[in-house]
Amino acid sequence: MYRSNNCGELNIAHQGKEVTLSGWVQITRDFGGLTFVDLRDRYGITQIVFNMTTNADLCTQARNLNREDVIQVQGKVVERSNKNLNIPTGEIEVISNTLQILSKSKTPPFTIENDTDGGDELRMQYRYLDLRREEVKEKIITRHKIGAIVRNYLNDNDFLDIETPFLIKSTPEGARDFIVPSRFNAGQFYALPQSPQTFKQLLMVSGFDKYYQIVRCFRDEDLRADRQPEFTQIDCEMSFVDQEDILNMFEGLIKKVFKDIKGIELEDFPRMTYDRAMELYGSDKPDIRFEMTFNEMNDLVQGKDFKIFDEAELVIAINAEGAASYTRKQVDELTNWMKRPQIGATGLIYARYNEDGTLKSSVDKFFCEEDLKAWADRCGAKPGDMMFLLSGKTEKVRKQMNELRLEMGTRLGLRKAGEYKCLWVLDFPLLEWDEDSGRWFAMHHPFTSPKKEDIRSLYDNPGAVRADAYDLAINGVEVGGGSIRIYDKELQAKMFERLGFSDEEAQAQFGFLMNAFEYGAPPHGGLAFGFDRLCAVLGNSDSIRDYIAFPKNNSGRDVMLDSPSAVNPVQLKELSIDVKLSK
RNA sequence: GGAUCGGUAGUUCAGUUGGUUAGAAUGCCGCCCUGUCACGGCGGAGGUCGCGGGUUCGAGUCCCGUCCGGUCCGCCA
Repeated sequence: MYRSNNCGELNIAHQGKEVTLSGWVQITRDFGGLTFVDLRDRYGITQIVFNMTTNADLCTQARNLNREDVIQVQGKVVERSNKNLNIPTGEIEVISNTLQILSKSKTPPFTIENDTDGGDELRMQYRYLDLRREEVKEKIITRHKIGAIVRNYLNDNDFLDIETPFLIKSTPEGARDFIVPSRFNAGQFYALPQSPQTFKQLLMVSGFDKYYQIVRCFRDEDLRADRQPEFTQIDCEMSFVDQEDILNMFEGLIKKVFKDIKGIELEDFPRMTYDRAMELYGSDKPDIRFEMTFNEMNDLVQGKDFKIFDEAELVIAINAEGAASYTRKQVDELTNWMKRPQIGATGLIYARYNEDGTLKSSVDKFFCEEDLKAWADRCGAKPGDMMFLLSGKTEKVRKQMNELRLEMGTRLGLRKAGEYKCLWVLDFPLLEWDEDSGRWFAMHHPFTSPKKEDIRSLYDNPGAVRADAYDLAINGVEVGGGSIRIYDKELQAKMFERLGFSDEEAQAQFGFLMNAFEYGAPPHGGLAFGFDRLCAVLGNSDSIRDYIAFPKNNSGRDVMLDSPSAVNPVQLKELSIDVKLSK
């Protein structure tokens, strides 16, 4: 027997008990005649004591232990003379009368502590050591708990967990596929799924009217702190439902997760159309923990001989409450921040509402105090506030103002960690125009149903067609999205046509789905949550990597495995593949 | 594809207009210590300043290139 108890569960009630413990040496504290060893496992830390006068050999062995050695000890639980109330086991210690080293450890390259001295790269290279650290371990455990809650909720609501294949077919729409060569079929490739989208729709045709899967998805696109090449979705689909049914079902799921994990009872999620979100926030995933919404200013600012505004398609302002104290230097710094190529603003105009009630702007040459007062009324600005204005093409200005709003929200401390605001964004456009290829693309995916009342615009005004598509944003993070699907073969064919597919192409790519729709397809729809993101949002973390046991770096590399890597020429030959790198 | 920040001891970092033998903390090693829990005290070892080239009497420091890592834009149906 390696252990009678774990290292986190013994307390004063176990006094006098003979126990066997196994674990890792967190640290030894050597006093010559007395040595303490902190023994750690997944559950906690228990202090082991070795005494030179009672057992000199054993104590000498204990003094020579290294950090992270794996040992086993046997001894009696006793009450400590000096208690440490900072840890659950701090009232007791184990006086050991054996010491067995199960496995020696080299000195680890960084300290196994919450406040580690290791940098990111090193920790990723030795991820198995990083995972021993309390805060990292807790995140992985939290992920497990969230997954369990999700499964229980969906199981209780009659959802079936059904697996779908990973080796599927490459499709031209959407993200780049990871492709896998087939040995049996020279020159042909499988693709790894970007999501199980078509399979879950086929399962609806099969009659499994509620499906879910916590499933890995793969996208060969550039990475971010919140994007990995392989990531996990909570993928769901339901039959005989409308949008309202789906929103209610999954709002319930998110509420359940927050209640069980954070002890927070979320209020009913507000809803906002995509168009409104763009007008007020310039984003389809606004952070509504704070207001600072956009105010359209065209009517107030145009026709005053200020060329920049006069020529602009849209002029918008936000009001940063309490920011009047911003110095010239701070405003300049903010302006430069907005001018970075990533944001690309050509300038930033401000109007300060001073505490004494006077107004001062960076465009005083064109606007009198009365004008500025009208601005303040429009924006709801009070003395002590600062307004910021941007102008230009609508789409670009909104995007830039979104960045500024979020930045000011952060600087003014309005994006509070521990506060959670969920928002359903509804009625996304069905299609978006792509300049480069000169055609329409599905904003969500080609299986998304247009709104009934908008279908007739599919040809004369495609950009105005709204979809029965919805996203869930929490604190400005898109944690999930979905749609009501097309289940009519004719409409699906029309959709492919609108996207520029010929009948032959549509048949070749998605014939299996359209054929299925000929055999009695139920109305259906669904949604998928980004599981990694959901975990990260719950943990107030910007990076999903923290919640993935073995994540990849910014370049899609696993620095621990040093993958991807070249493969053996014999393997390539079996696959009939010649590798010739082009620049 | 692009922008930007970084790479100096095992580790995290400092390093002045370019100028003596490149420092600190922590970790590591040795000795001492019977109540610590960030134990303490004394001593010690530890460096191709990412790599290549250039400017200079002299480069960790300036310039060019390159590799690696972080963040972001494009991209992510």
